[in-house]
Amino acid sequence: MVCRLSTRLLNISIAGFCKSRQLEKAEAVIIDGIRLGVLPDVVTYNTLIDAYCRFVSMDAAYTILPRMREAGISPDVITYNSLLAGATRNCLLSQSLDIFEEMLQSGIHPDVWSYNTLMHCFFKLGKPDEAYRVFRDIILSNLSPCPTTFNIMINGLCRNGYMHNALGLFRNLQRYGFVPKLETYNILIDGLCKAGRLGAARSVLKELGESGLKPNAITHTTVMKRCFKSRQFKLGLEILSEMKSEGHTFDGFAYCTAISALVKLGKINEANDCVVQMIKNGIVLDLVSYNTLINLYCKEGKLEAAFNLLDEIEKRGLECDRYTHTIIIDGLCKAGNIEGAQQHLSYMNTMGFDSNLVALNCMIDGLCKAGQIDCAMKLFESMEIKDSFTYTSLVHNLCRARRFRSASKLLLSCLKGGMKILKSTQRAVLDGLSNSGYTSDARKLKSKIWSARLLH
DNA sequence: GATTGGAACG
Repeated sequence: MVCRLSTRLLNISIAGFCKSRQLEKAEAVIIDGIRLGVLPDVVTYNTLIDAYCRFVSMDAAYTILPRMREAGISPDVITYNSLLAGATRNCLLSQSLDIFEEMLQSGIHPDVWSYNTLMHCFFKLGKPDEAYRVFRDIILSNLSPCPTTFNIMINGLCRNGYMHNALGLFRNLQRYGFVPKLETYNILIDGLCKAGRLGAARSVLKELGESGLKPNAITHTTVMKRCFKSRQFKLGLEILSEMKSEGHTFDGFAYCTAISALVKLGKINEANDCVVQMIKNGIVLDLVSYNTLINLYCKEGKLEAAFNLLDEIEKRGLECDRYTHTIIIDGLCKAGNIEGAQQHLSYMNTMGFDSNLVALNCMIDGLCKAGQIDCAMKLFESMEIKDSFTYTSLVHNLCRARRFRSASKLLLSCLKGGMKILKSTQRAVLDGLSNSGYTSDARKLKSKIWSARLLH
């Protein structure tokens, strides 16, 4: 009895250190415990596995398994659920499916948490049908679905373009007496916002208020972002000041939403004020926050400050992602440092981001603006995937360089690929051809544009 | 002892 009680205390202490990311201290507590004769149990190891998944890596989490076995403790359903959640959270989705398979083969029965996570994994993989099959299995089996099951389902439907079904499920559930929590409302509001249905989002927001729940920072951030996106800047700024005056928790998400919106509005001073407040409020910067700040510094031409933050990212043990690289490449291009941008591009490629379409588009645009259209064309030809930004940038700049026949060729392959291109850019190609004497080419292009439109 | 919701690039 004494020993079991001590193990419980040991686990509480370990959970505390794990929660605050102090894994070395958690490990030290285990060693001290063993020295005093207090042995870790399955809870101890599960807590550790969860923390390693969250804060270190999946590989680190896997190293706990042999340690457990050495101590004579078998993994249980929670062990597997933690690994499953870790892999899914880190988007290692095929690994998630393997873990689920391994769980079945070890004779451990998955519970509703396992199925919830599996469902989430299928949604992340863009396989809503498979996710729905899991959902149906949960309903039809003896496992009873929990509120999280419904939240994951509604969120997954929203993210996979099934807004209508998400809303339908929500209404059906309400009919059966399901009382939505704030999370559910936030999921729906975000889905509606991302689908561009600001009006519907507002009425769900109203429903939220009427249900007696109070919107939180997540709700406000979601709506604020949508306002900025649909160019309702005044309303967005109002929500921002409302959040401040009503004393809502202003967290990293809210600050980053506001800062990047202000940068896009060209309100650089206000954006910097926000940065000062964010730092003052003790927000610990994560990669997204660094990217947001680097973008701000690039937009105001403070490349040195941007590169200082790049160093800080490394010092903190974080890794730059495709956003960081794109922001830097675009920043260097806009500052007229094409050589630097090209250097960073090859560095990005060595880091495994060689199919970063947005960064390549920035580079193409930068090369064109610097008058190196042939370089841009070469890069274009080496690209496996192109989108309408790639084409628009090149066609536009080919026109400016009066190379209308090349522009015409690219314009056509763009439209044939089913991609849109600005009407004004199309006009520039047609006018350019006619005005420089290629009247029949212009006519042919015009009819080809028509037929391409008919086909798509 | 654990699963779900909001932020960043052209």
